[in-house]
Amino acid sequence: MTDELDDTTEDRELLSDRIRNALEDEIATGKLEAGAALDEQQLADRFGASRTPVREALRQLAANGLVEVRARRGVVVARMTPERIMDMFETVAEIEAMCVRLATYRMTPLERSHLIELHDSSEAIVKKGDFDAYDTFNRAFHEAIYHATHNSFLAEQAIAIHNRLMAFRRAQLQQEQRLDRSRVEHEAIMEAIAEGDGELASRRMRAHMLNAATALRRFIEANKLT
Amino acid sequence: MTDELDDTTEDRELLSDRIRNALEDEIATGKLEAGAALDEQQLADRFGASRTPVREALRQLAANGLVEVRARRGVVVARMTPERIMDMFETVAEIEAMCVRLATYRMTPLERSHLIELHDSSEAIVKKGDFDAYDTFNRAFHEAIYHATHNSFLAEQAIAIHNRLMAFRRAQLQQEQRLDRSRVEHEAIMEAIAEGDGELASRRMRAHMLNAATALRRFIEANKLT
DNA sequence: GATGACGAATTTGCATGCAAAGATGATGCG
DNA sequence: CGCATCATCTTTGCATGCAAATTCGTCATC
Repeated sequence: MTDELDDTTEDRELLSDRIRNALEDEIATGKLEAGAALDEQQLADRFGASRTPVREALRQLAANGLVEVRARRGVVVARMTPERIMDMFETVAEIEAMCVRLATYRMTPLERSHLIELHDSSEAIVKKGDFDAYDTFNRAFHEAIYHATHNSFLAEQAIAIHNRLMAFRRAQLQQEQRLDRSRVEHEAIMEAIAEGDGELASRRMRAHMLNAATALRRFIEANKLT
Repeated sequence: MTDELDDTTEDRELLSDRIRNALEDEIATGKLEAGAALDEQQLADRFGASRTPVREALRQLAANGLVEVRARRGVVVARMTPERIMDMFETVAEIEAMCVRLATYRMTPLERSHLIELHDSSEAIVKKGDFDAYDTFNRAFHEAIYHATHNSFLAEQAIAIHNRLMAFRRAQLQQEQRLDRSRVEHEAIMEAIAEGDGELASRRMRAHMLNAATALRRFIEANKLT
């Protein structure tokens, strides 16, 4: 079936952007797995478009590091070595730590109460063991912190990198217990924020992220997936 | 004159990549100033190509935030507000601080001696007051630190963000005295690295970068350039 | 003189076409 | 049976063409 994009909506958005978003999503969620070849004509057919907007979308994804263009030899979903994934996790951990430190010192009372509310809402999700809901919450939680840095450039960078790791995060979160531990770690971070101790919040955030990375590494080694 | 790209070289590289690199460079060095409209046909003529590779290049630049595509209304060089530039500087300062902390703990003796050598070489440059040479040195100095983190993903991110600020950094470095002060600050960072005190190196690096930002702000306010 | 409407001229977004590079696979040779 | 070679097929990279959207200039109106 062609034209799988929702073409009932006003097509104000550029076709190349819609294709980019769709591919971004499929890569992030793992629907398109690492190393998969992305044939231009095939994608064009699938989206009911010509190769031109598909190519533009692929170039944009390449600029963001989600796919790899091998000149004249096609485009593949960026293949990540375990080392690279760990490097990315460490980078995210450091950036998140940086963000929460800045956020602790700069957030407004309104932002603080919003974050508390968000955190409180996660209790029910953990109880239900709803992985998808927790994933959504987790994203909102971290983005709330990014924005509380009151540095929009930093927030954008953090979101971009966070997104690139999303595929792996989801796999990792499905591990048993991890949901529960994640919430406990969030709790500790919240306490540090409440006390206004940015350095402590920062260290706890780094530990939180590195715990997630460790959980993921175990998952990778157990399942032998890259 | 058309075809200003060097077409004597093997054209192994994609045309769209060559155009992207050329534009990237012109934006970074300020040759193309913020807000300038980028006409596709005009660029195509200038590079002796058709609009297709130009469009692909522009899309890639957009994905990196260097230009802004306004759907159906053309592409302009990303216009930066003074706030945004300061946000970028703060982000770079924090990332550099992070890098130097990690690098202090992880660099090999070889990397350390390379960095020392590099730093020593800057003395003569400062004495001559050679801004361009200092700019080149400065870039090498910071990149050496990025790589010494032994985290290639982080290094790539740092370089990418660093590059986006280059245009402004150059303007800032041309202020009197700044060259000298920059070297003194590097000296202090080197000392902390030599002592193996990553936290201290980190704080000094952050201060170093924020000093540069402050110098730039004064420059912007004095010259009313955005 | 400012403002708004309308038509021409650009300019963008996308489709299509074509040449060249790379992948594929059959054939011949060791 | 393995491997190199060559012809064929596929896919990419870029040019060109066309329709739709936007901008610009002109004119009429207030």
